[in-house]
Amino acid sequence: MGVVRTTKTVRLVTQFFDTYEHAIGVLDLVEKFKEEMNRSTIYRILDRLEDEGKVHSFLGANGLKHYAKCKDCNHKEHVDVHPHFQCTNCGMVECVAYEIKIPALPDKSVEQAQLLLTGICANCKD
Amino acid sequence: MGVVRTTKTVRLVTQFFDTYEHAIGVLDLVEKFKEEMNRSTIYRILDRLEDEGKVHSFLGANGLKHYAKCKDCNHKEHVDVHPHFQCTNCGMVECVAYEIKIPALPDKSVEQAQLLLTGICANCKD
DNA sequence: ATTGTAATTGCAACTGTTTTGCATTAAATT
DNA sequence: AATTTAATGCAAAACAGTTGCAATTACAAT
Ligand SMILES: [Mn+2]
Ligand SMILES: [Mn+2]
Ligand SMILES: [Zn+2]
Ligand SMILES: [Zn+2]
Repeated sequence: MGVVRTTKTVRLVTQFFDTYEHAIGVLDLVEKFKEEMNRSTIYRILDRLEDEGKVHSFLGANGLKHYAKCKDCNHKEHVDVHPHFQCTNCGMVECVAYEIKIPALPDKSVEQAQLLLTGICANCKD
Repeated sequence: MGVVRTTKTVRLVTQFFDTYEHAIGVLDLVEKFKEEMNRSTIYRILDRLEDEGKVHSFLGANGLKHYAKCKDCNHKEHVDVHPHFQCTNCGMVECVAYEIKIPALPDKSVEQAQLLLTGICANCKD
């Protein structure tokens, strides 16, 4: 796999993330693109886009993988680490621009912190 | 289901949590008790103990459910909310006695915060 | 433009995890 | 001891994600 090919399906998923401002669960993506591509293709494309630093993933409250576009990441490193918010009413999931301060724990070296916030989103509050 | 029965299997799982100081993944529990009870029984007992406020659950880094005993919870509410730590080397998972400060987000009401810390545990550091 | 190549896809089968329906067992009440 | 019904075991189903392989297709070379 020396060259990387910009196939029709890769383009579709890329374009989706270009304009989508929230995060989306992998099953919703499978559903959304079920006419355009096979579900294994989606999983493979998401893996690839994540490797390339174009999207990042995290686990939602249900344990399902969610994806959102990255800001300044590349295939070397994901610098875009932040909490995520999930609305328990409408299911909306999004990235939160907020720096997680990793607490120091005695005798341990904490390398990563994953923070998932749940509650009611702006839309659902009214 | 008016009465609640203290069966042999419920007693076994309860006793396990009485003495186990860490958190444990559901599949490890299935494995550990595979001679004593059926898989579905474990899942049902864990649901029940969680309802009763005797154990609490959270998702590990792999998205799999983990369980640990509760301190001061009951069937009305789980007051025992805290971060968890998972060692990426040995897989050990434990509760972290540390108060999560829930960040206020504009236009949203954040009700819950789930924080998972990953890194190297005391045992694995030496 | 045509051809050669290998990266990518579709498909169907498979793996791993959790849930479910139902007949059977056994804990608690009488 | 008999009765009641909560809890269990089992096997099948549901669900999410992965894999092997043949067919397709992007794209570099000609
Ligand atoms: Mn994000
Ligand atoms: Mn805990
Ligand atoms: Zn909402
Ligand atoms: Zn360790």
